[in-house]
Amino acid sequence: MRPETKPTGTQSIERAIHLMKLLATRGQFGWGLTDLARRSGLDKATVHRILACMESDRLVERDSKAHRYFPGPMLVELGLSVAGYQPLLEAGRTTITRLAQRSGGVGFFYLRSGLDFVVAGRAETSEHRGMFNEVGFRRPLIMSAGGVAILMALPPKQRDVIVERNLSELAAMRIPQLERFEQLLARSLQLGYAANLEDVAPGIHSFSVPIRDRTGLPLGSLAVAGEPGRFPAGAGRKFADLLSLEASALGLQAPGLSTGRSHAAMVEAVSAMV
Amino acid sequence: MRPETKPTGTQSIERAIHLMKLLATRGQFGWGLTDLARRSGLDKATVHRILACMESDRLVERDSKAHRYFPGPMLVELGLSVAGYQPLLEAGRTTITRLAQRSGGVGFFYLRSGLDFVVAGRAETSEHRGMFNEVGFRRPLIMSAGGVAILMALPPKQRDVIVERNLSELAAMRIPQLERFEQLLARSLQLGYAANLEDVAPGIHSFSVPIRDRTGLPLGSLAVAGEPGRFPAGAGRKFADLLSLEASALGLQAPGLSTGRSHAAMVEAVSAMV
DNA sequence: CCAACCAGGTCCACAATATGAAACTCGAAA
DNA sequence: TTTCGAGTTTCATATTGTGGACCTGGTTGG
Repeated sequence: MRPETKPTGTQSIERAIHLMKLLATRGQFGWGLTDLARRSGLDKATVHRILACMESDRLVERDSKAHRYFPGPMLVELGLSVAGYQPLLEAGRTTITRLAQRSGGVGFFYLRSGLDFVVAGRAETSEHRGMFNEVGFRRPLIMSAGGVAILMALPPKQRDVIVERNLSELAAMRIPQLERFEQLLARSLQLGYAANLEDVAPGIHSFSVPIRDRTGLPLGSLAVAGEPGRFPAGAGRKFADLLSLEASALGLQAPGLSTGRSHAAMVEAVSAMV
Repeated sequence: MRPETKPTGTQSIERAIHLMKLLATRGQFGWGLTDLARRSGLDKATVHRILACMESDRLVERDSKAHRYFPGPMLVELGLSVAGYQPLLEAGRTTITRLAQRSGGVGFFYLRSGLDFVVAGRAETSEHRGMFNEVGFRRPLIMSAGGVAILMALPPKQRDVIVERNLSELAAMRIPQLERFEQLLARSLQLGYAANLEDVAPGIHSFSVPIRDRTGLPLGSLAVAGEPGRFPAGAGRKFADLLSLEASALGLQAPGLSTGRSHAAMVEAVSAMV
């Protein structure tokens, strides 16, 4: 079909994963079949077949009345099995709750996920409108202060590659005014902390710093956001310092590659079920 | 190859999902390639190819030194997008922490996942050995008091089907002494609460009750476990009452099918990215 | 030290599987 | 009624996924 692509031997699985990631970008709001097909570049029939398969395993949920597809509960159940993440998530949420209270804005806890960030926690003291950044949402790193904070903590070379790929992805998605994101990044690099001054959405400022693991690499970020009145550009340094303090404490929670207890004891006990 | 099976058009995706679920059963302890191949009934080459694909998307992590495969962080990131589960998980964990303190044993919070249960939370006041029930572990429902509590809350007809399938799966896994699980179920049904009296592992008693959602169906269960001295059979009723109280409060947290805010407002804002 | 063994990983000819164009159904809007 | 757009099903086709055979490298024990 496409002569340019080299066969990997796992085309359909790659497609399934890609669809799953698309579904997750908008969690609770779901997708229609046609939208998914358009966005993924796949045929409607193919998308339908793959989703049906994943639905039977509860990886996908479907509102058959409204013809909408959602990420399914099996994802949560599988996620629980990933060693070391639960304490980090809990600690992150506690932290942003505190940050929201102290700052009077909305606190965000992001995780890095490849070229994207994922909202891992959101805490607010009162209802905030106009901030469509729900837990679980996934976006290219360059699209928010939280993502830019992560970019800033990466080796410059790697950062440039990611920025490039982020921008071309956004271009493919027909997102307008990509300059504002470059501006957000440039300003942040200069200041030493991520500062979004209405670059992402009108009427919203936010500040963010990376959470570094023991190796110094960013595993995520913390951010506070709110209206420019309460979060003026001039207060950025103050918020960044507050965030940094919390972030360095969180970095110690970073999960490594699964090394729970000694294997020997375990493998004996659990593998009892050959 | 297998003339008996009807082609579904998603063979490889089903296989990938099956492997993912296997990986999750033992989270932090991982699997070797050959073990996975044996357990899944697939060829080594096939397993290897599928795992490599999932690894590139961080659905699978691999310790290339020790030749072990683990569930990857992408699962957590995707799981965050499932609407409504985070509050439930948090509430469940809070609850079992309290239960562990009051009972002096280990508190468990289980979620139902099809024919299996998944450990969603574990709380203990001191180190307990011999309980290989880590967060994320997945097992057939009939294999623990927590699972049996869920079975008890299902319509009898459905329950029988699941028990049947659980037992045949365990038989295929060469688990010995399946009678003890049937005994666990029978005793529990009679008592009205799940009571594991060394049926699962020597030296361990546990009691459990289901968490019911608004429709009365079980979404999971709560359990306390410990040595027979502190958890004698005669105290079962007392613990069951304590658990029931907590379980009914938790049931109100049950997530429904994603209905966050009104679609209209959202689709406009988020779908800005066609 | 070498041989035997086992586990992980790679290759490639083959055909079963996944594909997508087209056709169909259903509801809502014109 | 017709039109449109969405979801769903079908089916001929060749691309993709398969698994047997073959490497590679580490460990055991003769």
